[in-house]
Amino acid sequence: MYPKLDPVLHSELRLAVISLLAGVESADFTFIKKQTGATSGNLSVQIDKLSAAGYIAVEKGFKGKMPCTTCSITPAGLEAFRSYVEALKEYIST
Amino acid sequence: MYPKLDPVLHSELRLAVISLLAGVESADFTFIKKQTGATSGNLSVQIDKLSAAGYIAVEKGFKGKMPCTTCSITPAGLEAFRSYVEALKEYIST
DNA sequence: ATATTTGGTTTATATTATAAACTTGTTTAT
DNA sequence: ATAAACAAGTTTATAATATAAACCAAATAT
Repeated sequence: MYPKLDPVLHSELRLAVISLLAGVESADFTFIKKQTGATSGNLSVQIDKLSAAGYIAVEKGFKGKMPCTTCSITPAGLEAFRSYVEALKEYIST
Repeated sequence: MYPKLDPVLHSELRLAVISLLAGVESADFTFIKKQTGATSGNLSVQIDKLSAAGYIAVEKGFKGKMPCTTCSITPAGLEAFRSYVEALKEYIST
């Protein structure tokens, strides 16, 4: 039967963000924006949601004098990503 | 980079329906409902959308005297499903 | 004959995604 | 030094989606 897909991850942009963060130690806002092609507004919102779910950690600092938001995946986020992928396989394995 | 995910298929229920239909010649409403665990209302709406996208064919007839809605995947639907899966792999392959 | 069930559809509501507008501060040009 | 343009986001508003609740018509069971 079809398992439930974690709604936090079943979103194109949030999935892209988690997928990206799963492969690196950390990435900052502008880098994620560039990689995903998202608009700032959308990215800001989706980062908040991932953060609220405890899937990513967000740190606000400065790079030089410019503000810089750095994100990294948490253990919970990694685990959620893994099980999302497992669940998804049930759907896409014909 | 992250390819665009077909929004018609990037929906838990629609994906389940397409996935199911991809594996059988046809299936009727009640069977799909049972397999997916969806409510009638939700399933009705999502079947409409898949049908409007040309991804499934819907035939309304009777089984005995009872109305019976039968669905089957179209070639376009199969193709869309395939490319959705391919696109998805870009996201979930760490 | 009336109540219940089947097989749905329609309508309403809650959630989500997206875009547009705004904020704060920094460079760069004048 | 001041103004214009830019960077890095956030907030707010709007559009799209998903879901659930209510409804309906016909068939079956009591």
